[in-house]
Amino acid sequence: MSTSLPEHAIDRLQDRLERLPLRERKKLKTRRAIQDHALRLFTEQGYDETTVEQIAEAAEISPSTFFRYFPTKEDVVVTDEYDPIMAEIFRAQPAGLAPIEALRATFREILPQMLAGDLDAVTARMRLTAQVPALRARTTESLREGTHAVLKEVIAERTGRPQDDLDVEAFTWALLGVLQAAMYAWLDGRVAIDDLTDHIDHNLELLAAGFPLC
Amino acid sequence: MSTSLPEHAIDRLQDRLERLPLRERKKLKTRRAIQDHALRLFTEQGYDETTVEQIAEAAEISPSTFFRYFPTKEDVVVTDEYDPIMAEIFRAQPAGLAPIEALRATFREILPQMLAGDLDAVTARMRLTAQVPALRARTTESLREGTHAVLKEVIAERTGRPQDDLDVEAFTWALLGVLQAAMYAWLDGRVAIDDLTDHIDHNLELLAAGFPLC
DNA sequence: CCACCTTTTGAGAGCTACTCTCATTTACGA
DNA sequence: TCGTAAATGAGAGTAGCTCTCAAAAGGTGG
Repeated sequence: MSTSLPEHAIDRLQDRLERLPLRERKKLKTRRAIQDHALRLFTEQGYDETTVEQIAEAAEISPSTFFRYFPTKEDVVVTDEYDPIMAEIFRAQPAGLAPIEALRATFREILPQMLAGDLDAVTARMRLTAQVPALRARTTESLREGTHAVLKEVIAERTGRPQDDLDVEAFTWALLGVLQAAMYAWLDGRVAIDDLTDHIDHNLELLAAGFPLC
Repeated sequence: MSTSLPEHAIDRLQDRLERLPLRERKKLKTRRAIQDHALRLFTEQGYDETTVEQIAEAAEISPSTFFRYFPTKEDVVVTDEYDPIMAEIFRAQPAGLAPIEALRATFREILPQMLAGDLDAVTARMRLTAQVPALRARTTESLREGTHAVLKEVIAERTGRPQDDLDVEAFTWALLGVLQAAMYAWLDGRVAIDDLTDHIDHNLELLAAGFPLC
């Protein structure tokens, strides 16, 4: 059961959703309503110009309830459910693969899934993240929280070094760096979404080669 | 006057400070007072637990004045004046040097200066930055706009590539990564202050070699 | 030394993100 | 159908941050 590749992890989530108890279904519905109305309002009139009160009114809930679903206003844009999926896909890669190769394969698998879900919402979130500094900073931080630990663990495993090895850590930080470079190039519109996987591939190759730029 | 090495760029700033008109001197004095009292209070009782009002009271100014000197509470910790100095020192390196070698030389020059200035303040700022998520996120964002922009510029110069070259950007992000790795290793006590320069050197070497960890 | 102009400051009102408490309502299980 | 646990709403309160306006302090020409 754990050796099969997670071909459509997102679809599985969707299926599971339907046979949930009423209470849980309502919660998910409310959560989605908040997120949809928030993204619409942010896009229409700007992030800073939209108050939580407005979002609450549009989603027909109270401001109190808003903060029960999203601890901060930023979380409405930043939160995504792809981190555990990515971790799962990463761990499912063949043990023989070098860390960088495993990373490449992971991104080749997960990117199409992300975009197949809800392209409009993904695009809106991307635009906002690129434009609003606070959101950009938070996204970076959450990328780091979600990815850095996994990278450290897997790379320590594959190199046979301890997890707090300083060289491993330097490597994972550099990895995170080139991934962020790719993300920003995408957010700024300098890399098309269709080329993102190739661009990540290219950056990882550069890293492995010690950046021969001259 | 521009070809001589900036042996003690910080000292020059200090000299310049003394023959400033009274108004400017007072401003700098107020600024420093705010920062000193803020860092002390943050260290004593925590960042979130310290209000701007408390800082203002300790520095004997009004809360209004606080926000005239620092646009946000976070800026008291995040703001530094080292980016232009770093750029200057980097540019003064021999043109024949490879980018990584130039960087290593730059850090060998600038680190002693940074630490000679006010070790306690620097350490307090680093600690807070490492511990408080909001500050970490903001520091990353300010690194992106400050240090990263400078690195991009000077490395584009040395490699003869355009500034928005994607490969240059991947490189600078990886550079920032290994520098942050060194910073966190220092903050965690895994690298002594006297070894910091050597550790940065080592990380940069690893980066240049493509991280041969196996 | 005085008068004039500019810059800096303080006081206070106001907005909004966010927290906490408590009473009310709503889904679930027996 | 009733009792329990969870979800919600209302409201008060805190703190970061903005804006305005009048008072104070620094700099300058006579």
